[in-house]
Amino acid sequence: MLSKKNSIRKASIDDPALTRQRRVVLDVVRESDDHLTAAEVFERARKKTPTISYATVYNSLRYLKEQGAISEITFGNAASRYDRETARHDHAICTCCGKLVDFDISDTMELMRAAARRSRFKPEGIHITLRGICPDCRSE
Amino acid sequence: MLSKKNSIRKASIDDPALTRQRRVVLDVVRESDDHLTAAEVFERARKKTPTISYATVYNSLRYLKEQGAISEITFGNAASRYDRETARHDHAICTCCGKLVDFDISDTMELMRAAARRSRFKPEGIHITLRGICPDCRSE
DNA sequence: CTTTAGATTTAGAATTATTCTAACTATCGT
DNA sequence: ACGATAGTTAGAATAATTCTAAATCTAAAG
Repeated sequence: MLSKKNSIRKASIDDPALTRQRRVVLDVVRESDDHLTAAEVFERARKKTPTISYATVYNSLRYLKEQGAISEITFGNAASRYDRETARHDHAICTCCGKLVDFDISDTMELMRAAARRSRFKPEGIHITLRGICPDCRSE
Repeated sequence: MLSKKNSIRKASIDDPALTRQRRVVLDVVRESDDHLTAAEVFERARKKTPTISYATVYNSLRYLKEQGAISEITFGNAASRYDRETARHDHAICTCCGKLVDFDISDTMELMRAAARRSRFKPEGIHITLRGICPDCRSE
């Protein structure tokens, strides 16, 4: 288990490259239950560090993603969203309201092998996207 | 089986809404083996109809997608690509060169049900994305 | 054959998301 | 403290896509 606070994979809390700005961006992503856009991260980061710039938010998000501390979700032509969950997982998107939720299909090894066989790619990762109607939209 | 030429799902060849420009855009997408961007479709459509505008290409692509005559693939933050294949299928993307290829996992019903169960969505469709190294990049 | 209404196309402006640039600042090792 | 390196800033630039308003086409009605 990771310690609850401040553990990120490669850049540890002691890594000098984890600057104040990057730390703030990381905290913002971690503090949110859902998947924020860069614009939302910028807004919230500004509350903590009013001088932070948009470019730094983007740079930090890229840096943190490369370090494996956060992950990026792109969907359709919409703005990227950033996710504190870095373990492999899947996404469902509501065709009615656009809501994006995480779920996890366990045991994707066989599926990945099947996909690799059919595409002739050397497999590195697999991701499942479900489109459908979310519970909220269904009950309206 | 669909007849080989000119069958699109809702807008048939006799549909007055399938204008000359839309027909040209449809032909361009159909004539390509791979997945063209809007810019590439525009370039090729211009060869057939030099006065066609960028906006019309986008409008036509949207229209044809809504009619179910073509499909749109979005991947990462890259430009959308358009695909003549409209049946359910999956995509593999090369993490080395970016190449995008189609493949098909048959029998996705059980997977879709499992995804629906875990996400609590009413399922409508499922899509699998494999990331990996394509045969060309592997042999270099 | 005109008129009209509605839909489509056009060219270019506008918008949105993201990246780039160049100057400035902070930090680290010596 | 000094210079090197890396990071931050503000704003410009870029890329993809959509919007706008005027012009054009089409089909139907008179």
